[in-house]
Amino acid sequence: MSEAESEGDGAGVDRAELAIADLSSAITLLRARGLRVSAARRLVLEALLAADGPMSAEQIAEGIGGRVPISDLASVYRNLQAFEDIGLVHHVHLGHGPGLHALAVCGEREYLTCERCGDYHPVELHELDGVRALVERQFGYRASFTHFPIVGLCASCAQEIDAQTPGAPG
Amino acid sequence: MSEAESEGDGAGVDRAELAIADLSSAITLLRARGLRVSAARRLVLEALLAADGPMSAEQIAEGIGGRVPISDLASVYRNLQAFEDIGLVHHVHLGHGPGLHALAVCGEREYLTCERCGDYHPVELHELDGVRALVERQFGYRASFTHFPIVGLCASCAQEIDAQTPGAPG
DNA sequence: TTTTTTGCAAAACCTTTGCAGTTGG
DNA sequence: CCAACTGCAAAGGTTTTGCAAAAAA
Repeated sequence: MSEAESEGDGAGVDRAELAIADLSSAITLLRARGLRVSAARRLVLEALLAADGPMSAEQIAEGIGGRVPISDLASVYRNLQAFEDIGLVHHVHLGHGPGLHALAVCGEREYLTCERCGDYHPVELHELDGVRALVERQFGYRASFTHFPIVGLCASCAQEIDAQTPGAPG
Repeated sequence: MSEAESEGDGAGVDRAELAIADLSSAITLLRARGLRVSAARRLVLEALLAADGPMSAEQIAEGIGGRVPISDLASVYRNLQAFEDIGLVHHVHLGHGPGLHALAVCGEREYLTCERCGDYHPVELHELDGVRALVERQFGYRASFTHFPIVGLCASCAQEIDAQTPGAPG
């Protein structure tokens, strides 16, 4: 990946409403919304908490890093949906593969992806406030880049393409 | 849909390299690239030319407006892929449904979609140049909104939500 | 005990692929 | 004539759904 990965394990949270950065806070939220706390759900949450980026349902179901499969794929999908319904989780589409899921509120990111090298670059929400303001001023849309990323050429790929192309670069 | 649909049937084209706004130009391009001109391909092109927006492969295969099915779905997909390979067609993902295809070069658009009402709003490429410049200055990315749209709340949905919410609107 | 949640299996959905027959150049 | 293209059928990958058994409250 790229830079922009400075805070390690949730040390710099400032805008989170509830700061759901640990299992027990997430579980409290589940109970508050009338959802039961099953082993499968706990394991999904643990996987998301341990991950350093958004995960596919399959990655979650298989368990990261060679753990035993933690629950059935269908149940993972059902639980991710339930978690999205209460705002605990959200998902992003970074290309043509499966959707990728992450805990919301704490650690929510927006994304830029490179259509050439496939790399993606997560940024903090406020980093796109300028872009958001411009879009709103121009079109009246209140944009969010949490579900679909900003797709384009990253700096190094753009440079490589400019080097290959005889015409005008910028 | 919304506004921004001012030019009816290709009357205001100015930046197209080849102006592929009619069947014969498209067919000329096919021949130039060594592709054969079959009945199925002609019908796909006709459907795209007749459409007032990007179409799903299924819509193309079934024929718009109650026409008889114009060709097999698999062939439509194969042809759309072939057309993309030569730059005649491109596709956009406006949500969770199937990809939507449109003729490129003449009439290429970028999109803003509303995550609440599902409406989408096509804009001319140059209308997003300001946003593109800002993104490039800030992140070094050369962004394009032709494949994934800018997702957000459209003006009227944002207004409705502000009206319902007791807190600060914006 | 009652309702929710699970695992398994099957299906739905969008898209791609294999193959033998047809067609365009 | 030969290579490219077609329709059909089958499979691919991702996500959803039905249902009886299991588990949470």
